[in-house]
Amino acid sequence: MAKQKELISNLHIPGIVPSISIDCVVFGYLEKKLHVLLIKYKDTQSWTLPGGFLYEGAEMDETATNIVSSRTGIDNVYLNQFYTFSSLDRHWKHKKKDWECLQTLLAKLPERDQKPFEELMIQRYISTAYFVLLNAAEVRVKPDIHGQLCNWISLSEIPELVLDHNEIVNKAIRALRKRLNFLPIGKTLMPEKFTMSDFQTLYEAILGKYLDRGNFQRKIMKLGFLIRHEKLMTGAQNKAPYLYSIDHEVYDKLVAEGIGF
Amino acid sequence: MAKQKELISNLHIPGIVPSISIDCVVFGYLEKKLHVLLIKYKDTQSWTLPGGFLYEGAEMDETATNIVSSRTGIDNVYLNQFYTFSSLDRHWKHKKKDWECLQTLLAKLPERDQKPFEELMIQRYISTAYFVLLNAAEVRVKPDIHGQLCNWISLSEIPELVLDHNEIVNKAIRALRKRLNFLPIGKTLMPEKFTMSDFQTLYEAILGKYLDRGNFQRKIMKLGFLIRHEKLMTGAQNKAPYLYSIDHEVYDKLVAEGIGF
DNA sequence: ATTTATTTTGTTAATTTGACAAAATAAATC
DNA sequence: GATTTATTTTGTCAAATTAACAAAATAAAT
Repeated sequence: MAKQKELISNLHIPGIVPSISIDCVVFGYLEKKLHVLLIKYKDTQSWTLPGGFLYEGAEMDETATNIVSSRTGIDNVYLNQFYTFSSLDRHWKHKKKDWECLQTLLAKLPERDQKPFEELMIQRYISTAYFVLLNAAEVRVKPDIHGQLCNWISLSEIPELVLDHNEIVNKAIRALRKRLNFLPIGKTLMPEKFTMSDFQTLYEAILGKYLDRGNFQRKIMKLGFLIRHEKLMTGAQNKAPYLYSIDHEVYDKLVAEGIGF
Repeated sequence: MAKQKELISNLHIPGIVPSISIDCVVFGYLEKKLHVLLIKYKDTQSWTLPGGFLYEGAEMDETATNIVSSRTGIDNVYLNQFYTFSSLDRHWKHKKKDWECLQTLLAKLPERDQKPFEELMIQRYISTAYFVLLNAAEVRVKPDIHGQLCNWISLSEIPELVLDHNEIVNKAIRALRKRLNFLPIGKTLMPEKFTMSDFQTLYEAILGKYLDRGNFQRKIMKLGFLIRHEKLMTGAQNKAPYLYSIDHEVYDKLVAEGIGF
C-alpha cells in the first residue's frame, strides 16, 4: 500500500482546508501573442503562479475566481479546472532556490509567525489547477499587493518558476490546445472588436502552427458567428481591415458542439 | 472573499491527508456493453464508487491504482484523472439516505470509534476523480471486502449513488467521450483477441451512436494497428468473423497523435 | 493616377465522409 | 454436395472538406 516516507503532521491555519491550494494559469492575448499572468516576490528572484488557499466555506471555482479577480479586477472570468497536482515533492524545501526564497519572505513576517509559517510551507500541498481565459485589454493588473509584482509574460519568455509551476503551465497549454474546439476563445480572449488576422494569429499561437489565411477566413465566415463592422483605420498606406465582433447566440451553440480545427 | 458558513474544525486520521479522497470510475467492457464497477454496502441500500483516502506519503496516481487493484487484483491499469470535486455539499449529512446509511455502518464499529468516525464523515471532502480503463475479462472481482459488495453494472442500470457519485460517473462518461481519440481503448478495454464487430460496438457504446459497419471496418484497417488472426468458430451457421489483436507499436503512436472519430 | 499592403475570393486536386448495395465467405444443415 | 444463413468484406458514388496557391479587389496614402 502507500509508502509513508515522511510522516509530517498536518498543520493548518484555522478556517482553511489544510494541504490544499489552488493555482491559476491566466491566459491573455496581447500584442498578437499569448501571455500568462505571473507573480514575482519582491526582493527575490522567484516567480510563481497566482494562487491561494481554499477556505472551508468556499468552493474551488469561487476561490479561483477570487484569486484572479484580486489581481485583475475582473470578476467574471472563464474558468477551466484541468488537473490536480499531488507530487510528494510539492513543498518549498524540495528545491534550493525555493527554500532560499521562502527564507527571504519569512524574514519579513513578525517573529512569532515565522516558525509556524515555515512549517506550513514544508508540507506537501495538493494543488488543483485552473486555466483562465480573459480579455487582457480589459484588465488593469494590480502590479503590487503584499509585496508581489504581477506581470503579463509571453509564453516564450516564461522564467523558472517556484515548485512545479513550470510543469503546471505546460500542462495548461496542452489542455488549452486539446480543448480548443470547445473553448469560447473568441469571447474570452479577444477584445470586443478585432480584425480577422488578429483572430487567426490567436489560433496560430495556441495551435503553434501556421494556418492559411484564405482558408481560415473562409472557414470562420462560413461558421457564421462573426459580425462584420466598419473598417479599422490605422493610417497605413493600405487597405483597412474590417473589424469583427462575436454573435454570442450563434457562437455559444457552436462552442458547445465543438468548432472543428 | 470566501464565505465561511460552517466553520468545522478539520479532524483527521493520523497519516492521512485530511479532507481529501480519491474516487475511481472503473470502466470495463462486458457482453457488448460498457460497465462500471460499483460497491454496495452490506445491510444498506446505498451504492458507491470505489474510493479511499490519500495517505501522506502517497501520490494520487498510486492511490488510485491501489484502490482499483484491491478490488480487481489487477495492478497495471490505465488511469486518467479527470476532475476534482469540491462542492460544499460533499458530506454524508447532506442527503437523508446517505445519513441513514452512515448510521448503519457506524453501528458496526467498536463503540469508541463511532463518534470520531461520524465527525470525519460530516466534513466536506475534496475528491479527485479518476476514470480507469481495464480489460474486464482479466478481472476477478473480489466480491466482498469489509462488508462491501463489488459488482459490474452496465451504464443503463446505474442506481442512485452516495453523495455526488452519480455526477462523478456522468462527468467520467463525458470525459471518456471527449478524450476518446487519445485513449488506448483498444489495448485497455478489449481482450487480447476480439472481432471487428465487437470493437465497433465498443465505439458505439462510448459515442452513443450508430456507426456504419463497412465504413468503420475500412477506416480501422486503413489505420493499420490491427493484426488479423484465425477465425472465431462459434458453431453458428454463418461465416466466422476474423479475430484481431493490437499491434502495440503502431497503436501507441496513433493514440498519441489522436485517432480521429 | 499610382503605390502599397492587406483582405477577399477563386480554382483545383486530393482526401475524407456518408450512405447504401453487392459480393464473398464459411459453417452448419439438409 | 448443394443450400441456407448470417456476417464480413469490398464497391460505388455523390457530397463535403481540406490544402495549397493564385489572382483579384480594396482603399488609404502618396
